[in-house]
Amino acid sequence: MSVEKKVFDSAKQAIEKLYSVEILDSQIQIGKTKKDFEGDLTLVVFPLLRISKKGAEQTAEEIGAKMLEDTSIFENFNVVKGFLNFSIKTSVWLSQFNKWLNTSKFGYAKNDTDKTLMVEYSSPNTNKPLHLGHLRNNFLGYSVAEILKANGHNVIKTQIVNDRGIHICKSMLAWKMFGNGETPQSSGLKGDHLIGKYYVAFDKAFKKEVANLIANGMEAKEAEKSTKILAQAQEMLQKWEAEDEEVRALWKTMNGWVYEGFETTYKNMGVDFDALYYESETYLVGKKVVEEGLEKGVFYKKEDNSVWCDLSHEKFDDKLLLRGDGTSVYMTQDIGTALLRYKDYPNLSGLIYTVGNEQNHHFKVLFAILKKLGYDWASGCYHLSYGMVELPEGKMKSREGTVVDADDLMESLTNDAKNAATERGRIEEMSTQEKEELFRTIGMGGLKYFLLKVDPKKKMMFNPQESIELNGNTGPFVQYTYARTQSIINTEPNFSKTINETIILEPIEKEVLKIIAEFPSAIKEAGENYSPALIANFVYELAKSYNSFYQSVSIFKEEDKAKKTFRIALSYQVGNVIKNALSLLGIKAPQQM
RNA sequence: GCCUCCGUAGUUCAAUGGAUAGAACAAGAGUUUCCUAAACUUUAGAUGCAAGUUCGAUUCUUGCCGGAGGCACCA
Repeated sequence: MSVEKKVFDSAKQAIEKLYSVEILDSQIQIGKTKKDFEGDLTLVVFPLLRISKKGAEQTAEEIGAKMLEDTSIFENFNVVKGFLNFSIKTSVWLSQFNKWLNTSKFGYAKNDTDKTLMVEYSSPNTNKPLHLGHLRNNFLGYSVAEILKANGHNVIKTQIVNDRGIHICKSMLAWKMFGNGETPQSSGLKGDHLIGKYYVAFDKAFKKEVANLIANGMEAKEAEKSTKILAQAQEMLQKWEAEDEEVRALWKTMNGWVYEGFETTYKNMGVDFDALYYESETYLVGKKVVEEGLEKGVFYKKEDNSVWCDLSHEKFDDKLLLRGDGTSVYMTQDIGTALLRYKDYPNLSGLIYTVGNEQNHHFKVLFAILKKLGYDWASGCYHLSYGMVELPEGKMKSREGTVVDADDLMESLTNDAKNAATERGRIEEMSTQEKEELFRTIGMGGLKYFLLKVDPKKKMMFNPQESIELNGNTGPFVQYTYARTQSIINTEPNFSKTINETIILEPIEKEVLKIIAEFPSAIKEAGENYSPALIANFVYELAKSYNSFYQSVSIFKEEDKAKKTFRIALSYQVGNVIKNALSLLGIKAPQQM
C-alpha cells in the first residue's frame, strides 16, 4: 500500500471516529506538501468544516492529533491555516523503497486481459510525405498506446491509410503528364517525396490553368470548376472506382512507392502498427452499411438520389452519406472502417481515434450516426483530439510550402545531437555505429519529448529558426540523468537491494523518494487523461531532483556503508523509473552520453 | 450568421477550486582539486479586461476585448 493511501485511510478513520459520521472519499483531499512548508503530505481541512462545525485550525489540530495517536507512520504534524501537514517517518519511506527495489515493473498496473482497446493514429494520405503535424500525431498515439498497456490493458495499434480519392488521382495524373516515367530508383527520391512532388505539380498546373481562364474573362469561381486538368483527375477517379486496369495498376505502383517511403519514416520515428486498414477497402463496407441503413429507414434519400442522416435530435445539421451519383464521402468510409474493426475484434471495449481537433465536429457526428445505426459499441469510441502544431507564421499549409517535413526534421535533430555530443559527450571509446545510434537516440528523444511534454489538447508552437532546445526541460536532459545513474551502477554493480530502514536521510534524498512514489499515480492519470504530458512532467521532476541530489551528496565517498548502499540503490531505482517513463513516451534511455 | 476551443513572465510550457501561481529558454551573479558541468546554486520577471459565485478563483458563471478552428455533394 502506498504512503498516500495509508494517510488517506488514516484520515478517513480519524474523521469518522471524531465526528461520528460517514464521509465520502471525495471529501478527503490529500496532496504533496508545498515545498515552503514543513511536511510530506497535506490534508486540506476546509471541506470538513461543515462536519466538524469548528474553525479550520482547530479542526486540523483535532484530526492531526487523532491520526498521530491511531497510526504509527507519522513523525509529527503541523497546521497552517486549514492545511494539515504530516511528516512521515523516514523508516516508512525506506520500507516502501525496499519494496520498489524488488518489484519488477514498479508503477505498472496488473494486466487485466479482458480489456482490449484499439488506438488509431497516423492515418496519412498517400499523396505526400509526412510532416511535423504527423509527428505529433504519431508520437502521441504511440505513447498513449504504451501508457494504456502500462495501465494493464491490451492494446491494438492501428491506422487507416487514406489511399484513394481525388487527391490521390491528382498526384497520379500529374505524374503521367509531367513525370516522364520517373521512379524512386531513377530519381533517387524517397517514394513518398516523389509522389509529393507531383501533388504539388498538379496544384501548380491547376492554378496556371485557372489564371488563364480568368485572363480570358471567366469568373474566378467558375474558372476553378472548369479546368481541364481537374476534369481529367475526376475522370481518373471514376475509372479507379470502375476498377479500370490501367488506372489500378498505376495506383498500385505509385502507392507502393509511398508505402516504401513511409516504412522508412515510421522506422525512424520508432512507431509501429498491429493492424492496418485501407480506405480503398473500407469505403465499400461503408457504402453497404449506408444502403442497409437506408432500407431500415435510419437514413433518407433526397430527390437527387443523395443519401442523408437526420441528426436534428443531436442538434447537428443533416449529414450527407452518399452523393447523388452514388459515390461515398469521408464519413461513409469512417463508418465502414469502424464497423470492420469491431467485426475483426469483437471484444474491443474501446476505439480511440488520434486525430486533430479540427475534426472535433466530424467525430461527434460519426459517433452519433453509429449510435443511430444501433451499434452499442459506439459509446466506446473516443476522439483523442489534439491541438495543431503552429509555426510562427501560422498554420502549416502543404500547398503553400510552409510545411516542416518529418524526414528533414528528424535528420536535422540527429545532426544537432551529433554536434552536441561530439562537443560535450563521453563517447570517445564508442564505435562509429554506437555513436550513430546514440545521436539518433538523443535527437529523437529531444524531438519526441518536445512534442509530448505539452498537454495534447492544446495547440503548440514550433519555431524552426530556433530549432529544438537540447538543454533545460528536454528529452536529452532526462536522458543525461539516466546516463548518470548508469554510471553509478556500473561502478558498483553488485550493491545490496536491501536497505537498512533506520538510516537518516538528507532532505533531498527524501524528496527523491517522494517523487518516485508518485510514479504509479502518474501512469494512472496519464492513462485516464490520455496524456503523455503527465508522464513527461513527472519524469522531468524526478530527473531534476536526482540531479540536485547528485550535486549535493557524495555517493562513493560516503563512509557510512548503509548510507552509501542506499544512495547507489536510489540511483538504480531512479534509473529504472526514468527508463520506464521514457519508454512510455517512446524515448530510449542511453547507457552513456 | 451559428457553434466549439484558447488568452499565464520577453518567449515556450506547468498548476484534481486550495497555501507565497511552478519550470525551461533568453538576461544577471556564482559553483570543477570530488561519482558525467548536456549538471547544480542564485537574482529579477506573469494570470487580457470587468463583474459574479465561494472561506478560497489561473481554474466555475456572465459580459467585453483578442486569437484559432468548425458548420461543405473537400479529405
